[in-house]
Amino acid sequence: MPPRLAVATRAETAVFTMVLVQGPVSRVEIARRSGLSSAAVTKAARPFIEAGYLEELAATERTGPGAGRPASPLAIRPDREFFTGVKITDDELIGVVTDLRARPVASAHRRLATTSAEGVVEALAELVGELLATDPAYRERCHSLGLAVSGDVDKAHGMVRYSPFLGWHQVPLARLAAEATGLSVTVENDVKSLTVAEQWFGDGVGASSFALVTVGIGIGCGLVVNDRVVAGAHGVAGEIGHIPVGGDEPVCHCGGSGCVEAIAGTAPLVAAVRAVTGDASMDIDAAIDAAHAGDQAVREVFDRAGHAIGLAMAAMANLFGPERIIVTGDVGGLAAYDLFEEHLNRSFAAQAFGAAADCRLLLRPRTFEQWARGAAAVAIQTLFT
Amino acid sequence: MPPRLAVATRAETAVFTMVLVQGPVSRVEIARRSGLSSAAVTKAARPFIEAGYLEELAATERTGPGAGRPASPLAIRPDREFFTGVKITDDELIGVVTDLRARPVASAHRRLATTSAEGVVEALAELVGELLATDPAYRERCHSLGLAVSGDVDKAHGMVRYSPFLGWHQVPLARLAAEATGLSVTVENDVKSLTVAEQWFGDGVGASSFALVTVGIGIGCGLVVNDRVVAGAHGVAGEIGHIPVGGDEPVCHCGGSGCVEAIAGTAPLVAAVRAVTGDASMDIDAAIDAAHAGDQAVREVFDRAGHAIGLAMAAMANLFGPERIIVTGDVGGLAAYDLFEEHLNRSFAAQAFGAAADCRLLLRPRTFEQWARGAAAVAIQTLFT
DNA sequence: TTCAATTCTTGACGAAGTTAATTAGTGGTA
DNA sequence: TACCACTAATTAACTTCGTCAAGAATTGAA
Repeated sequence: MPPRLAVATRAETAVFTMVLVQGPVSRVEIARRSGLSSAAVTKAARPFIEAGYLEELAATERTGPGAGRPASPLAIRPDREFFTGVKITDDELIGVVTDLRARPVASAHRRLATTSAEGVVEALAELVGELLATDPAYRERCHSLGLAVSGDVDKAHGMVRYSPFLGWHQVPLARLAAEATGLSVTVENDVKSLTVAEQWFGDGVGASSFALVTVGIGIGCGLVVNDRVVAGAHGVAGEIGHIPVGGDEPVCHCGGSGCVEAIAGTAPLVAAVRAVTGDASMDIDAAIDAAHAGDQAVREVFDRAGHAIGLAMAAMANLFGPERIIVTGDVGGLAAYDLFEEHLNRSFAAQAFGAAADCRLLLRPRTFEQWARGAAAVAIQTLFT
Repeated sequence: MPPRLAVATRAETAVFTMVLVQGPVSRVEIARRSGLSSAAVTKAARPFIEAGYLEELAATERTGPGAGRPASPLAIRPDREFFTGVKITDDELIGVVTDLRARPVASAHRRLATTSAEGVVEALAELVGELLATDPAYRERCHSLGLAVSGDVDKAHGMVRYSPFLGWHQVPLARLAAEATGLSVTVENDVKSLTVAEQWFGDGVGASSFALVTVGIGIGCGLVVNDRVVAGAHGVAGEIGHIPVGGDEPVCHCGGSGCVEAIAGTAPLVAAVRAVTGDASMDIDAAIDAAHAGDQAVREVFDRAGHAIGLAMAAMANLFGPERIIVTGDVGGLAAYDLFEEHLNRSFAAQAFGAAADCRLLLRPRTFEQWARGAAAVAIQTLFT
């Protein structure tokens, strides 16, 4: 096994990431798209081929109408290196091992008995050990661990500044996890991680600006503008859930009023359904079932939620003008999406200003594992930029 | 007069823009801030000094506690080159000549008899001629003209794609204006131009992300994220005026409902004042006077407007977490700002999520001339990046 | 006056990428 | 079949940009 490799020069970054993200591409095509000379592409690609990260495919497609030497496209060798990603919630760790393309090849869960930093790191080390034990290749060729945490994360210093769900303040998570696992660790906010996964390996590929909206317990949003994830000067960004689209009516836990999340978040949604049905035992699944069964009053609750989300997305699109918006939901939100869809689309279209309405809406169910995959994607992106 | 100069290398851009934007700086300081070696700074600065764009100041400040060779800071020579900027409205051209630091040194207006592209360009040429005739130095050392137009502008191609106020579609304004004036012309959206002026020469200096909110006939917004102005994939961005903060109530001319602009824009504001006073002859100035005179019903109209603007600004801050927000108003809006201020600040603080509320709000009155200055700033930025 | 401290300059060097020429591999055609 | 036109990839010489390390400049303090 030749030694590991990381990108060094600008050309290397451009060539490697282009092959990684845009699939097999010939050298000339890379040169065209990146603006580099084809000589530079040849030089930059060589070390990656020698180290086993890239390979030449046999020429497949016809070059053109006439003739010419056929291209031998460069392709990634996905199993050259593996990455571990873990999403940390307040009661569970969800972990995956992925290949270079961030495709999961192994996964495991672990319930948390405690949310103390020490306890979580200990469980994390066990989970990572278990994951890497799945296959000798993982242990041999996995050197990076990505962690996704909700809340305010300082990625550069690997610190969790503040995580309400975990009750953490200023936890040096990257250092702790590195000591416990022996891997190089990156820590990032969970929504941003998912956004990075879309940017490089999902539906954000090719867009220099897009937004990812997550519908679930809360309503979140990751933004990519000018090819970069928006971080927020004070650690806050993407809080689409607290756009006030409801007027003065529902007061939100954030202290504001009319927040989308206070209308379309899981808790307020369930509360509203309980109110209209008079059934205080209902949970989100029961609410969804009732709506699917045709209960008109319950449907109207979901309609209002879809309306609120659509308005917030329009507000966001009016501000940034993203090329695309990817809408994802976790377990509850996903099952309910068909209930939101109609009013969401309609309200978005009505409120989007002019050409902002041209922005494509993509519905993409994402499982919990995808959040862990996002963490791995951050580790990959960190290594190759 | 030595020949004109433009930046070529990365180091030249870094050095020149740092001196231009951050005021007099010593070479070591530039090296520290930019990450370049001090040798590179010396080399990059030389051609600018020789061409008369930069000069060495006598060492002024003490270097440190001990001793050492005193620094000779580099400073811009603002009158080495001049720039013309013109804001084009539907009934008037407002033009300025500025120095390298975008400070106006001459200004002139010209009313428009027509909004046809030919007519406007003709008037523009006359206005530019008049401005440059003010001083022989302007004609000799002004080679760039910046134009600011409201609407959808394709800066790269110098095209006005669509400007509702002017009724223009696909007007190749840069080419027309270049032919008519003999200057190199840049065309940019008016709000973005003002944003660029703040970014390099105003209250945005030093912030890698900030927002500029313009309160006036409409409510507009320019965004800078990661040191770059947000353009919008479909030409739409910064439409803060069409964030729906008012619930379903006021229908907006855009087709949406609850838009800030439908509450706090000049026209709806005047309409609301007329409704509460029963005086159909009132204009915006009369409304402001009535509020200042203590008319409670009128004050409440302004309160509601301030509330709406504050909510929209909070929504924007929640989404991208700017370091600062600069609030500006034109003639009407400026005079009315004290009427908005209290409710604007209060609603912003209430709705801003967590640390997003840490974002500084700066109130900055801006005259119409400042819009023209923005156009010049775009010309400057284009030349030196 | 000598030294320490700091800024700035200089010239050799090195890294990264370009240009231009060359080699490689294909289809069409005389 | 030999050759040609065409496109892809490689190679080698060269350019450019910036760094490094040494030294010159200029001050305050011992």
